[in-house]
Amino acid sequence: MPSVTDADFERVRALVASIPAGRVATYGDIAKAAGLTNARQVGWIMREDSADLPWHRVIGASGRPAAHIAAEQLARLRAEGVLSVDGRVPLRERRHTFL
DNA sequence: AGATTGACTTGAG
DNA sequence: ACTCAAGCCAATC
Repeated sequence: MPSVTDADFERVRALVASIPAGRVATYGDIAKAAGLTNARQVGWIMREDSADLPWHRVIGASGRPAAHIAAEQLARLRAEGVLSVDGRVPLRERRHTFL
């Protein structure tokens, strides 16, 4: 039954909400933690509901946010204490694993 | 039902 | 390190 249900939706939201300030997670990690098969579904969910979530803590595997929101994310992350170098976040230090 | 699109990822050149 | 292509899966036309 690989389709995105309300449960998946909520699960992703919970995971994103659980990312502590000053940390970031990749779409792939969230997908894996949420039990989704691929990262694109996470991206899709985020696009649908980006309102009440810290979506700025979610970035691509390249350590770089999606192009449309890049400026916003970098600004917000910088405000949270994440030092973005040359428009990208040092995943090696900032990547949050969901234990 | 088939084609297109996309807040992704990985690997090759 | 950067760009390009293909793989991926679900939603939307």
